[in-house]
Amino acid sequence: MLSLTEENYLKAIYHLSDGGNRSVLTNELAEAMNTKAASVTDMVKKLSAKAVISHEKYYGVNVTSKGKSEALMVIRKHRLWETFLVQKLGFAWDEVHEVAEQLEHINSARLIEKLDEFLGYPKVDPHGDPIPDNKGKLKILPQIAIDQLNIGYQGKIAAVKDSDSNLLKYLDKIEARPGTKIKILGKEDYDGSMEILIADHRIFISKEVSQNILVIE
Amino acid sequence: MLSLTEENYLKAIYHLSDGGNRSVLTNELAEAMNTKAASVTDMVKKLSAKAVISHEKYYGVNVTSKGKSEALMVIRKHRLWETFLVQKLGFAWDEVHEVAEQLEHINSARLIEKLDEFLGYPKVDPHGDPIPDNKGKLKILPQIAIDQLNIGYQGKIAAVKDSDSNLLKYLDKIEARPGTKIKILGKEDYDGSMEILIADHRIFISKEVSQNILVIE
DNA sequence: GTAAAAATTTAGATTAGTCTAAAAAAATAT
DNA sequence: ATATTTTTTTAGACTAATCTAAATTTTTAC
Ligand SMILES: [Mn+2]
Ligand SMILES: [Mn+2]
Ligand SMILES: [Mn+2]
Ligand SMILES: [Mn+2]
Repeated sequence: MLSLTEENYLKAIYHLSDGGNRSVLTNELAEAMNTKAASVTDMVKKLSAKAVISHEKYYGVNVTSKGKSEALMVIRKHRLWETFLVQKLGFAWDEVHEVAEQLEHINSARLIEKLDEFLGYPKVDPHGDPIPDNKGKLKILPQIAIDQLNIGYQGKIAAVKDSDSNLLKYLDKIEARPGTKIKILGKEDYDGSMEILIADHRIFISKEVSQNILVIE
Repeated sequence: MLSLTEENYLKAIYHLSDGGNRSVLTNELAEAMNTKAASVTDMVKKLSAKAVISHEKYYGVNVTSKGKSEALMVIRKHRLWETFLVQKLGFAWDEVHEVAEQLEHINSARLIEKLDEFLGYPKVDPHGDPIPDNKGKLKILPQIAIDQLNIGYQGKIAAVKDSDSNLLKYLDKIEARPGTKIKILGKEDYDGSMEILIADHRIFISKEVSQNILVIE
């Protein structure tokens, strides 16, 4: 049984480690959690004692398989709640993250199963991020940001990075949402900006924006 | 801004004081909160400092008007969430309390307004308890338990006491739900047990049960 | 291959919420 | 009107989560 704070640390470790693929250093975790390195060291000891991470002193932490599935449960709850807020309560997709940060810690297996059912077993959240199943399995979709692609590419938006609320507002304005058709019309070598065809209108976007729009493959 | 624990204490004080009509003693609060009197004294100091209660040493606490409206906001959230769980997620009415105890502490004015709208602005929760409005006003319905009434009374169930999950299961089985028609057919002086007509079938109930079924007036 | 710099851990404090044991105040019983 | 009992408060201690400052370890730079 993890405390709310421990769940937040574990989730951050899971994300920073790319789902358990690399170790996470004390300072990056401190930065991500908005705490000090000393606090991280303390918490790392607690999480190690609970066997959700392993810690090699001075060399960072790794999530264990137990930790991975506990992290995925929190992420499952987060994404199901975000889906609920957008689809049922009419929240905009840039308004859901803060609330989901709270709701993800509500402890009731029955609640999450019922919520999942109520939402029709969604596969992805409003930002296109995959929702782990009730066994803690996450289907990782091979995604690539469009700044990596060239003129002529066409496909459908799979997901957008959901880190920043202002970015999400902008993406919504230009209709860059999961499921929307997108085609790369031009690409400026100098600054990486792009001209794209999106939902049947042409617009220019900066490289910064193009790094946040993901397509399949 | 109150912490989760402070909200729980304040809500308990509000309920124990019958909505602010009498003072609450340290020991009853300790009993209700499953803590020790010493812990209550500490918390009472914090809540006094935040001006949601007033405390006269050795003579108990009273909720201030600020405290009353903060308590009502927590109760509003609790009852809206209970309504959501029953009406939208298909929970039984005896399964919602624990989860609502957690959900009532989610902090988002927008969430509660949207939830209220989504539920169609319900006036009462699944147990018939009134839901405070978004201004913190509670419409107190004049209710009376049927053990106080006599043979021949007929009316509709307004609410049931929601304290015990097993009681709720039993009430559900005999169809004693808010809105159901009820008539008192007989009453035994010896033990206070009753024969009632409920949803068109006759049953016998003990005095203990009759004290938990409320009608208007 | 040392010395300086950077990262990490430890030491010692602080705050919220809790406890037990002891002291103080109020209620009650003779 | 005292003495006893009950209730409440205070004193001192504990855990979780945090901090600052100091010590330690690793990394980097010459
Ligand atoms: Mn998301
Ligand atoms: Mn309840
Ligand atoms: Mn609560
Ligand atoms: Mn209720």
